[in-house]
Amino acid sequence: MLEQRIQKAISQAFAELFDHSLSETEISIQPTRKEFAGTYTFVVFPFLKVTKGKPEDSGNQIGEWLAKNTDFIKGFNVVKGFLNLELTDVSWAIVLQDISGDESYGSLEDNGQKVMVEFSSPNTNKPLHLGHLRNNFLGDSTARILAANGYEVKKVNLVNDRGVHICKSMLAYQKMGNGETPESAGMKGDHLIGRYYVKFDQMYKAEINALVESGMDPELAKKEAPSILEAQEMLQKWENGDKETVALWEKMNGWVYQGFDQTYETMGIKFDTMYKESNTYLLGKELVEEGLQKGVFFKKENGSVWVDLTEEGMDEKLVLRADGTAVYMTQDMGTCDMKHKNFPFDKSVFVVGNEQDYHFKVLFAIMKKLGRAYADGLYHLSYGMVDLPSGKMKSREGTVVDADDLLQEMFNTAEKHTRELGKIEDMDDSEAQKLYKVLGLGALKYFLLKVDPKKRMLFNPQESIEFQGHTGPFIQYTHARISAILRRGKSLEIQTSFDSDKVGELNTREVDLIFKITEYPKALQEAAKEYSPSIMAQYVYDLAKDYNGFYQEVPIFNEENKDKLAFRIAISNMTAKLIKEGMSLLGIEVPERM
RNA sequence: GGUUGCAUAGCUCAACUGGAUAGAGCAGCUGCCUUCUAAGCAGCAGGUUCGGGGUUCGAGUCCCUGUGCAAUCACCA
Repeated sequence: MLEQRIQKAISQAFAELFDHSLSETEISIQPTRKEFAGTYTFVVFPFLKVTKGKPEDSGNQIGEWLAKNTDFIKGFNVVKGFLNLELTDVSWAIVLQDISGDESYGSLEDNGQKVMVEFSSPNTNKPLHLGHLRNNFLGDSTARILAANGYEVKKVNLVNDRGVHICKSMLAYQKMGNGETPESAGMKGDHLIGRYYVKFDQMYKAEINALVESGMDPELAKKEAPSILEAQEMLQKWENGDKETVALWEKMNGWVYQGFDQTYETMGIKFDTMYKESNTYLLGKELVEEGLQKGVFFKKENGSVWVDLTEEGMDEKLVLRADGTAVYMTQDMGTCDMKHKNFPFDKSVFVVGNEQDYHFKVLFAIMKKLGRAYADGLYHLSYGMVDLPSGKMKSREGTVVDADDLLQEMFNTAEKHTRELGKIEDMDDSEAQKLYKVLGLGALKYFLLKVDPKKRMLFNPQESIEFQGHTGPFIQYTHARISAILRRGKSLEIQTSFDSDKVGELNTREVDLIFKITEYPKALQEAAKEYSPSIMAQYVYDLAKDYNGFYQEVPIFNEENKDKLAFRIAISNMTAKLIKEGMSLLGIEVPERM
């Protein structure tokens, strides 16, 4: 748009002034710092070899050429080697007009590529906690951002529903459950099972202590405690299809799924496909065979199978145990193939914490060695841990922040703030309840998504329930505010189209806002390229901030010029649309009133 | 110990990928609601970008080095 036109013009300027051809992509244009006049800045330093002049002189030369030979440059100034360009008011009005007329502004056309996004991936032995929330929100938002960039997206959840850790809670329930059910306990199924997982741990710890006191080595005690042996035995039974064990497993997992479904529903998160590890854990053994045949893997004396990745700068890694059973890596290799078979993706994203960086590095290297063409499209969206002010979350020390509790707290806080402000007293109850959810969830999602995924972050409970400043509700508020303007504009039957030649001189707030609006597609593409919802989060905040500045300084309905009035309504309308769209990419709804 | 990542205002985070005097929010202080929603706006104050070298017109950003923190290095997942 404007930026491309400037690049093109500068390229022409170089051709005419310096007899030098510059491709438009070489010419980088950046936003002008706000202490200088102008919107776009061209840095001339890199081209002094070509211009053969001083930075100031070259800048002036180019500026003068642009002012003379284009119709959209109002003025320019050169500070050191920075050429700051001011565009005419009319060109801004035309830009807004074009964008407003473009129904699909902001979303990109189908690019014909498929991408799979795997996230959430909970264990069925405890409820979701704060760490899962960051994972879920990131995965969901990334999927939405990729879809808006033209990908066909499939969201999948690979549930870890089997293994020794699952048997632990089963065992504890078998011993101490007394037929308790979620109904009888008045508790969500996932929380009930989580309780038995804790009970197992207590029992296990007590046994270890007893063994150590009777003189056993602590390390040995951990392996010899009766309950861990029983759990392992139970896993054997499960793998052999023992009816009673499988029935118990199905019953308890069923409860957990019901609990999870409720939490996902509350969070507004859906999946296209649910994979269960109980169906995938045997996958990958054929790949081990394939790897041996291709000479990618090798067998050690005891029969275990390994891959040598020293050439890739990594170690040797086990891919199959000596007893022929699968390890995590075996399974993940198989899952890659299965996913690609089910949905022939160009990219496959794994939203998994950064403690598994090495695992995925190895996995991707193996898939490449096995000659999988899709291996280059595998991407580990590695995110940092969420810390509490008290330090790391530890389930054993009870410092874990439970997802359901936190969500409920957010809803309560939203209700409290809203009641205090007393702006929606005429709203009916179900509508009000809906609003509290939208605000509470918006605050929480925004809080977790505004930080660069790669970085570890601190979750401060006091700050998370703050609804002012750089928060979701601030942005939601801006949307509600604009909605009020648009409602009034509609009731006054203000015309919606304007003549760009007649809007006259613009306020800098208006220029800033339109400029920001033109930056939306860039933010959207950047967010997809970096797999980073935080880029979108930051953009929407900046947009809302700019609108509030405009709102404060420019009274909309006091305007007598009909075209300018329509122009301001159009700015408002466009801003609201992009706030709504941008927030929806974060999985956050925006209200019409609040 | 090896590997990987991180270190920016009192606190939580940005900084368009090497550009100008490093920006926001929170916390603190000042103003602004008889005119479109004050969950807002405007202003003040707050910085040796962990230390030390280097690369160049220019470094928070790239390279080397030291320090501190985290993750990982299982025939666990």
